[in-house]
This record gives sequence, C-alpha cells and structure tokens, in this order.
Amino acid sequence: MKDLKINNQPVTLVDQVEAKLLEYIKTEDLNPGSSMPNEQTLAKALGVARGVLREALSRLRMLGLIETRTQRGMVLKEPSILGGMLRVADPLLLSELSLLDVLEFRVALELGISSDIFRKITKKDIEELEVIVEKGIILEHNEYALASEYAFHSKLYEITGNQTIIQFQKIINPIITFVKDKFEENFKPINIELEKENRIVTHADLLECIKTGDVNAYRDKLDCHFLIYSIFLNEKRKLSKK
Amino acid sequence: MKDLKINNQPVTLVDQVEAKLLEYIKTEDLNPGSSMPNEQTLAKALGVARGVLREALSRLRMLGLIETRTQRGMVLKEPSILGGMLRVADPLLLSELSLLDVLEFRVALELGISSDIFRKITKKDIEELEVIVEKGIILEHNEYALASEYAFHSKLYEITGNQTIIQFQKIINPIITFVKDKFEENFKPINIELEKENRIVTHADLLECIKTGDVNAYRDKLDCHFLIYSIFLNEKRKLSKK
DNA sequence: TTATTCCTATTTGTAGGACAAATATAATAA
DNA sequence: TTATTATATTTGTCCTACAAATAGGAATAA
Repeated sequence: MKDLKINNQPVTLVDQVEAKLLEYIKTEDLNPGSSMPNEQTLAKALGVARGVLREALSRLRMLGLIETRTQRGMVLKEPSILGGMLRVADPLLLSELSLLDVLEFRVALELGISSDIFRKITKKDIEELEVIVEKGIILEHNEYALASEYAFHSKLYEITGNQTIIQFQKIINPIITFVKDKFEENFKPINIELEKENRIVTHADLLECIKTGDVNAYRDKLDCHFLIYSIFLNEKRKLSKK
Repeated sequence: MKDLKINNQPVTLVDQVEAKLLEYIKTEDLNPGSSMPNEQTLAKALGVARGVLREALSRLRMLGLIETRTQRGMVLKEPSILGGMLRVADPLLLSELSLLDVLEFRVALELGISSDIFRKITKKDIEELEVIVEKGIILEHNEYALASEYAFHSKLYEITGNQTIIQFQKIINPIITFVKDKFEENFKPINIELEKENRIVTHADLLECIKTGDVNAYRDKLDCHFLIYSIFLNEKRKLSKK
C-alpha cells in the first residue's frame, strides 16, 4: 500500500471499493430503480470486510447514487450533479480565492443565460418581474436589499427552465451574499464612482430591455450592472499577483 | 428514528454525525492545516461507535475536507467545490434530462465569459488560439474533431484565469462529447440547414472577432456557433412536454 | 376473488473489540 | 548539530453480535 498514493494521501481500500462500485454500476448499465447485491455479497465479492464496504457505500449514499432499504437492499438512483457542491459551498469552508472564482462564475453564467431568457420568457414571467421590481427595496448607491436582489436574479434563472442552472444559483447564493458583505467597504467606492459616471443599471433598466425584447441592450446593461464585481475582481487579482 | 426521514430515506446516525462534523468545523473556525480531535475522542464526544464515526469521516475525506494521517490524526483541507461533481458527471449515471441541462449550462457559460475573455486575453493567448485554429481538423458540416473542438474552447476557458470555471469545463466535457455522439443524427440535419442559411460560424470566425477586439460581434457569432445546440434543445424540450 | 392484516425472513444500521499498518515524535548515536 | 533508530499514536481493516426496519409472503376476512 506504500506506493498507492494520490496527492500524498494513501489510497485506502475504501477509496478502491468506492471506485469499483462506481465502475460496477456503470458497466452493469444499472438504471434508477435497479437493485444491487446486498452488503454481504458485495463484501465477499470484493474481498473486504463489511465495514470497509459500508464506508464506501456511505459515500455513494451521500452522493445520492443509492438508497438503502432493510430487506430490499440497495437501490440505484440518479445522483444529483450538484449534490457535492451543496455540501461544501460554504464561505466558512472555502478559500477567498475560490469564493471570488464563484462570484465571477455566477456573473458569467447570468450574462450567458441572456439569450435563453429572451427565447423562453413568457408574459407571465414579465408580470412577475414587474412585481419584483416594484416591490424591490433599493438601499443607497444601487445596493439592493438581499431579498430583492435574490428575487430578481433568481427569477431570471427560473425562466431558463434549466433545473441544473437554477439549482446552481441557489447553492452559490450564500457565497455571493457573503462576499458582498465581507467586501462591502471595497464595493462602496466603486459604486459611488459608477454612480457619478451614470453607469448604474437598475433592475428596472434591465426589465425595460426585456420588455422591449432588446437582448443586446440587455446584455450591455447587465454587463454594466455587474461592472462593480468585474472592477472589484480585477483589483483583487492585481493585488494577489504581487 | 421512525420520524427522522428526508426524501423518505431514514436519517441515519452517520448522516447526523456528518452534519455535526461539518458544523463543528465551521463553528470552530478551523482552517486548512488545523487538526481535529482523533477518532476515539470524537466518537466518545458524539456518543456513537467508532464505525459510525468512520463512515461519516469517510464522506468528508471524499469531499476533500480532511486528510488523515497515522499518529498525527486528521487535518483540515479546503474542499474542492467541484469534487462531488467530478464523481458523478458521467453520462452513464445521469439522466438524459440532466445531460441536456449540462449542455445548455455549458453553452450559457461560454457565452457569459465573453467579456472576461476580451478583458484578460494576451498576445500570447491569441497566438496559441491561432495555432489551435490552424491545426484544427474540420469534418463535414462544421463538425470539428473532438480534440480540435476541445482545444479551442478549453483555451477560451483558460484565458479567464478562473480555476473553478476551467475545472468545470473539464469535468463536463465527457458529457458534452457523449451528448454530441448520442444525438448525432439529430444534429446533422440542423447543421445542414444552418449551412444552407450561411449561419455557420467557425473557430476562425470567432478568432477573427477576438483579434479585432469586437466583443459584441464575438457574442453574436458564438451564439450562432452554438445555435445547433439551442435548436436541438428546444426540439427536445418540446417533445418532452408532450 | 380481492383486500387487509399479520408474521417471518432479510437486510441495513450500530456497537464493540482486536490487531495491523503507517507514520510522527522522541531518544540516541555519530 | 544532524542522522538514525525506537517507540507511541492514530488510522485502517477485520470480526462478531445484535437491534431496527422493513419487504414480501401467507393467512384471514369480506
């Protein structure tokens, strides 16, 4: 076992069993609902103690890949592609570098769904956005109350109808909120400057583009709406290179 | 334990221990490199058998949150935000619906990083893209050989310098490749039609926009480059609604 | 015949003990 | 002081036993 290491961590029997179980599931072409052999059988087949097998199965259970039932045994499920992220997407667990990556990722994604939004939006969606914008609480310098910010932007994600994108945005929202709070003092002067230059884009501005169906104007304004993050990230990246 | 279920799955002691460990790590404000109490101590503190604790710790190990060392004990690490995705991002594990979500996610993301690319790109990057485009192998109807397709697009991701985005694209690439292969017969007629309408955008076209610095033209052309996916996804989504 | 209830067998979940394996640290020698 | 060796410590693995929770079959009632 001495020579079996990844990232200087020994590759334990549990790691190996986990990999073998994944392989088994894939090669047997098992589908959600399929049963797997019971623990005793699997442990014997893999030549490990039941405890080791259980540790590996526990991992699969966490991934959502299996459900376990007394008597029936283990049943396959489709894993959640973002299930792992859900567990670790916490500002207390991640480095600042990763948090900034996520912020940038989120900005890029929202710019990227613009075409999808315009393609898929309904009259009802627009009405809902109107309500959100009307009820939105604006603090100073185009800062929105957290709930207003979340309501508007998550509605945009919902319009895509893409469950993975929608779930992604929900998962990372605590990170976005945290970063905005932590670096409030950095964001404030940027915002004031943007305000002076008349480069503030409100939710109402964005909604106006949506209503007129001008996706290019929407993208430009959204890019501008997020300029505060781009400027902030550029500054942080510059500092971190020194 | 009868009343403690989530999604009709019993919440086991292992689930509870996992949650408590995560809570402990967060509330103790532990950082990468910090040590945790050893297994015996933790098991006693949590009032569970060592086996149960080990199952929960095994999960944390999988997430990359802890490293385990004999004598030293367990040491905290920063988890990889995409580590869980890496394990399940496999076409053999995911439903078709999820695969299509991922395809759409990827398209949106690449559209979304356009501003970042133009902001961050260097002369060297452009030269590398030129080499990639020159060496690119084009099949018929603007289909690129897999390696050429991957080389061009992954270079774009690399230009962002955002490690999370870069890793994301790598992780989902097998999915993208699988979907393109599986639905080849669907893509072909769309491609032929786009070719007739002169709506084919090549990597060389995109590179030209990059070189002239026209981000809006780039976005339009990229949207067009991905039109085949948008049309395909719309058709699949229409069918699945009936 | 069908529906409901009860019972049994089966499997997972948990506990505890033992010992091997791999360090990390302390002690000793050069 | 540095290098080597020995020891203590902790994780990794194995085993046994039994509790808990079904799942499915059998029996009974309508």
